[in-house]
Amino acid sequence: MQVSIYNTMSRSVEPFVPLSSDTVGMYCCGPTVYNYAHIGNLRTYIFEDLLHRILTYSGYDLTHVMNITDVGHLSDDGDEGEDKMERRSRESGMSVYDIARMYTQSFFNDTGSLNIITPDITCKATDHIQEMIDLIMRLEERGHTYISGGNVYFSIDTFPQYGRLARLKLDQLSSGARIEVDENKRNPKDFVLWFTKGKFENQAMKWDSPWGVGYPGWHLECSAMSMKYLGDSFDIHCGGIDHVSVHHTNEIAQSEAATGKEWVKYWVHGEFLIDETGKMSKSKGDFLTLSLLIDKGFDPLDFRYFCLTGHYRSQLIFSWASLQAARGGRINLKKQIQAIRKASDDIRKPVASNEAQAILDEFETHIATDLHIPQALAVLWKLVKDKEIDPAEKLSLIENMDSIFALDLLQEERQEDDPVPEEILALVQKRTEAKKNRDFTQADSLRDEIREKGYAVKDTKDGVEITRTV
RNA sequence: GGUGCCGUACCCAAGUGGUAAGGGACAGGUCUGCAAAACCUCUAUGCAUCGGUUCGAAUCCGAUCGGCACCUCCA
Repeated sequence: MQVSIYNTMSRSVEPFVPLSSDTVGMYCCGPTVYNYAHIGNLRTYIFEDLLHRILTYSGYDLTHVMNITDVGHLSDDGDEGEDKMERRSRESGMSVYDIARMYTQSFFNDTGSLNIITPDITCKATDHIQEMIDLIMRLEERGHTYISGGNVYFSIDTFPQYGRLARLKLDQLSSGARIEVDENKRNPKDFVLWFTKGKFENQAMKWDSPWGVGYPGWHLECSAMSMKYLGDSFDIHCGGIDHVSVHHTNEIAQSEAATGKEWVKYWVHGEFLIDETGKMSKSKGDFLTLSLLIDKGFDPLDFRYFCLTGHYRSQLIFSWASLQAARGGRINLKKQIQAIRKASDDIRKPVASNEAQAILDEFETHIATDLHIPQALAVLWKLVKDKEIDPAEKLSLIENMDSIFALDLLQEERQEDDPVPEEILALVQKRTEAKKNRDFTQADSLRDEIREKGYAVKDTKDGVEITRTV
């Protein structure tokens, strides 16, 4: 199975050819743990999970690395603002380390319930300060840095290819159009590698360094940690589309300036999930979390299914109605699959028929071609509805496909554990009596009464079925 | 101001030169005392608008209108 993927560097879909024949290294920008992840963040991790699964499915020995940013994020004003972790700490009264621990835990709860495979290596920025300092020293030796106003800066004028990924036209950028330019910078696009400015006297996170006590610049951690775990050059670097112009641009500059080698072969970026008002942003205040979806009665996999219906390089518009539609689709899909299990006595047979093989080929072509998941999902529906293929063969195909979709397609849907209250049972009993006496007016009014109390009654061959509606 | 992306049915959405995937919703049918469930069937001569290229355009080119993103921290 030949995988192809869109490379932001070339702005085209390229055949995936690993640097080394037997292993693939993939680094994904992880969460900043000063707050809950919103569902826009989670869309990106779902996309990366799909890529992870497709590479594994294709037989590659994958090493997937993700960072946890628990330090050094500035809230605004370029390199001037307050650290987000610090602010959160001040607001909540918790220590910065407790904040990080709490939101890291919450992040993995979310990704776990979305069936996102935890990366092989997850690494915290605060555990890799020494690696970052070492990287700055390498840059210093090669003449890419300067010290000004107490901070160590990277000088982009020493790196002629600066901005290649984002195709920046440096002379036409209006730096400072929206923010104040840091007067310590020689070039407005220079960025901080190490802060020592005693701006925040009570800064909780600070470390000793050859340039004084301080803390690292934001971009540094990804360069230092990815190279530690994956080497000076590796295959894939993922992240959100917003990282192209600043974060990844700066990462490339400092990494390649330090090693003199090409750092990453394939740059893969996921588009945003937006709502009617546009981009989701934590800084807007209120934002949508997975817990909120769950509180509203959705299954986390409803959201995963929703993400699967759009291509990762297109913006996806979130609304409650769309999520409801995804929920309906996912539940119907599972119902159909349950029927297939029944029809085959839950026995699986390997793909043998031409029809089944054709479906499998179609599926693999779609997933291998720049993550065409929506088409792959359509193939699954085609399989489920097919009238020719042996149900036992279908089951093994579904199981195979679910290794990518990860929608728990072969598991029973969770049942409500709450017992039906006595009051409802009594009403249902009364209705059954009324029906027996062919008093349908009475039976129907009882059904209405039960519905008003939040339960639906269904008459089936095997008796009455009661389900909760609220 | 600079740069890029997008506009497909009631909603979400795939499709990037060969005659519009898929899901949800809606409607009709079978079944049922009636419902529900299940099953079956149906829903864009049309892809923002206008013009152009082509045997052929949702797909390529140009213009216009509308939306979004990036150039600040951000998935």
